Parts: sequence; C-alpha cells; structure tokens
Amino acid sequence: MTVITRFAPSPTGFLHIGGARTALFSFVYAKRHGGKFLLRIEDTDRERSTQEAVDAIFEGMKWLGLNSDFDEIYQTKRFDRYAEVVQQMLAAGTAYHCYASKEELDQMRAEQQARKEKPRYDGRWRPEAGKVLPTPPEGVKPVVRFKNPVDGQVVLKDLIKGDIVFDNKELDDLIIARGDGVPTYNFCVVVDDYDMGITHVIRGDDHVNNTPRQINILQALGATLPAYAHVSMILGADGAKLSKRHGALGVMEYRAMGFMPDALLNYLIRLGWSHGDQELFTREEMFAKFDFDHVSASPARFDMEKAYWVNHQYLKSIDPAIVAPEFDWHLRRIGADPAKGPDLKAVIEQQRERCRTLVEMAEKSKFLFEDLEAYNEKDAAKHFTADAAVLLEELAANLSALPEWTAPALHEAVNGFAEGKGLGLGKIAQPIRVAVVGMAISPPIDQTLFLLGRERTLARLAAAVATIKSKN
RNA sequence: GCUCCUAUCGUCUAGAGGCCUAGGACGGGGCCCUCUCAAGGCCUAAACCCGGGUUCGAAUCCCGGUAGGAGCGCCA
Repeated sequence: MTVITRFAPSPTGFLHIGGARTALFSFVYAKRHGGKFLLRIEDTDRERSTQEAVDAIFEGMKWLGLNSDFDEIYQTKRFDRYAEVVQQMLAAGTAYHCYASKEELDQMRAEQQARKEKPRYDGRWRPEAGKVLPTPPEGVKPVVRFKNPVDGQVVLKDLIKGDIVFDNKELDDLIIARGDGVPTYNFCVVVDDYDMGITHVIRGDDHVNNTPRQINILQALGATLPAYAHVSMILGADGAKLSKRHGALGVMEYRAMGFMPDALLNYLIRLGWSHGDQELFTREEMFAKFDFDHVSASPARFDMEKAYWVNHQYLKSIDPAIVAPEFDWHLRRIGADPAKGPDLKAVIEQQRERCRTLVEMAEKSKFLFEDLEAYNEKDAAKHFTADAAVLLEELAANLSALPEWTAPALHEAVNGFAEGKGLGLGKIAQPIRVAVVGMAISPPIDQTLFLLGRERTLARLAAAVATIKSKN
C-alpha cells in the first residue's frame, strides 16, 4: 500500500507556523514511506475563502520546499462529486432531508444549554421505523443530514494519542449539505480523503472531535478507514494560543526575519517530535527518521531563541551556495546591491559564525555592498584618536604597496605593522574596522580587508584619517 | 454544562516498572580562549502537577483531583 498524505488548509489567511508543522509532518511521513503528498484547498466556505490566501499558502509551501506530488486540488471544483455521494446516501437511507430552520435550531440549542445539556440536533426530521415525520413546510429548501448510528461506540485509533473512544449517543446528525446544496466541511473531507486514497490523515488536534462522525460517514460509504494522527497545537512563548491578534505569524514572515527554510523546518519538526538527543536534522535525515511513535501529544510553545539557534547552526554548517540566494534576497531587501561587492559565498563563509539570522548577516555585511554613510558614534569616539590617525595613515601606505591583495598577505602586513610598533593587534585592528566598516564589528581584520578590496580599503582609510584630523 | 485531549528543568524534550543520584538541547550564570563581534571549550543552577492505589520496586501502570486546552455551526 502506497502511503498518501495530504495537507488541507482552508484559504482564510496565510500559512501559519502551526499549519506549516502539520504540513511538514504529513510531507515527511509520506517521504519516509516512499509515498505521496498532496495539497488540497478546502474552500467550500465561499464567504471567507480568498484568492490572496490561496496564493499565500502556495508561496509558503513553496518557500519551505513542501511540494505536492499532484496538481493542486480545490474542493469547489468537486461539487458534482459531492452531490453524487449525497444522492447515493439519500438513496441508501444513510442520510435524510431536514427542514428545520436556523431559527428553530438556534432556539433548540439555547434551550438545551439552559438545561445544561450538550447542544445537539434532536433528530426531529430523522426517519425512523414507525415514526411519523412532520409535513415539510412550503418553500423551504431542506438541508441533508447524516444519519449517525444511535448506539455503539466509535474507536479512533490515533497514531499520536492512542485509542480514543466515543459513544455514538454523544454524536448528533450533522449537516452534510446546506440548504443551497453546498456540501459542508465534515462531508467534503471524508469524500475527498476517500476518493484520493489518503492512507494517513494528519491534521491538527482540534479535529479530534470531528473524527468519530467522519469515521461513521466513511463506514456508511463502505470505505476502509485511513490511519489518523492528530497533532497538538503550537502555543506562543507565553503559553497562550496563537491567533492573528496574538503572535501568529505567516511562514513568510520567518523568511523576513532571516530564517533559512530548512532551519525553520528543523525547529518545527523538533517541536513535538524527538529522536533521542538529536537536535539537528538535514532534510534527508528527517525523511529517514520521522515517526509518530515519538511525537508528543501535548502542545508546545514556540521558542524564538531556540529557533534562532537552529538557524545559526544551519548557516554555519551548510554549503554557502545554498545560503547565497536567500542572502541575496535579504541584501536587496535592505537596499544593498549584491552586485556591488564580493562573491556572496565568500561573504557568507566569513560572516556566518557571528550571525544567527540572514537579517543580521545582511546588516553586518552591507558595508561591502554600499558606500559608507557614517561611523558608529560610540565606536568612532573610542577608536578614532589622534594616535590612530597617524597609525592608519602609515598602515595605508604599507597596504598600498602590497604586491598582492590576499588574506594571508594582509594578515602579514597588519600583524607585522602592529608588532613593529610594539602594539597589540587590537590597537590597530579596531581603528581599521571603524574606518572601513563604520563600526567595531566585522570578521577577522585580514578577511575584512580582503573582502572589501584594495581600492575601497585605501579610500576608506584615507577618508577616516581626514575625518579624524578635521576633528582635532 | 456535556464530550474529548494534555500534564518531566523558564522553554523543547529523553524516559515503554529497576539502567534515574531523572539525561540532552535552547536560554541563564561562571571560567578559559581572543584583534572586535562571534564561535568554541569547560563548569554550574534548574523539573517528574497533587493525592491515593498496583508492585519487592513507579517519572513510567490504574483511579481520583487540580490545572490548561479542544469541540459541541447550514465555519473549516
């Protein structure tokens, strides 16, 4: 049996972090078992679904590299099929028409709640042997309800939570088709999962309570049940539920914060899943090792600090060529022109040790790609002394005479210069930094000068000397 | 209210009855290294929600509390 999993978001907003994790679990599980993964857009709520949201979901999934093995599927394009199944069920007697109005239903629920009962449909239009149904009112388009079994139990064998038992008497007859004929969520999911041969339904655990009804519908259809895995949700750092109003961010915002997609995936997969003490996983390792036996059933908080740490580990260990395109994106984003500086891979190599995010990397590297606008005030005040000006001037002369502009040659020149003066390297390296970077933070000074290049280094040293002199 | 789920350091987690004096990681504190920022190395503080049971033995199994959460739509 080929494993087929799916991610089925409703397009009412961007792809958020919790959705991304469920998508990841589904994707990775399929890959792990040599199966397929599909993306299905659940857009039957035409009021709330938007094309922007659809685009945002695709964009997020694409950036994360969670690609579908099929063309995208929209539920709104499958209405004929749903209608067909509704007819089948009506004919088979596993579904029936209900003429109760919304007002009637609201009143029923209100009364039940007043009596401290669980609000549910009372079955007034449910056909039963020997029962006389009311006469359908004029001009009312009935909804279609599923005829849920009255007794017995439904056992949900959840891969994460274990067996969960529901009594059928807790379940009511849910609506599967609205008065206007548009089918509802619980029904579409079932038909889709059935038609598409989904073997493993992996979704948020807010769906646990829907599952017994879905299982009953599946059984009424004579389908074999898929396996279920209900993933707990992700909480904010404060332990509160993530919502649009409270800290929920779209996946693309993590890109803007400077995350590499695989790093975000790595952080996400460890949120809930574990493999012994291992923290870092390449994509391939995730595919090879992921399993539901080690997925936690309890909700987890999103810890930005740890996410940054994971991102940093990625930046430090992966091939700079993989980082380069994202780095390029970030440089442009802050107005720097990647073409106006050294090879990005070389910059990444030097900067990645000190940058947890690509935002930081871009900020700390922009001096290589644009003209220096100003010196950091504190750093200049500390390192731009009269003595420094003399040293910088002399060093600049030495550097301009250098036969080749390489890191080893620069290392030799700067260290030799400091030694010759009987100074610690810091005495000269720091003023140089401020002069060429604009601040006292950069890669090792030889690497910094090498990346900057001869022409710009000498120009910036001269400019710094002039600045210092004009001040004194 | 009813049904369902969950519960180990601040956070993510390891843990499948003895291997637990509860391990790892992030973050915190300290020391070392050092041209800056980092990185790295070493050390350190920090947890089994509570109460009963089962057992020779329980973080692990059972029951009951408590606390958090989800669901109870002609939303998904």
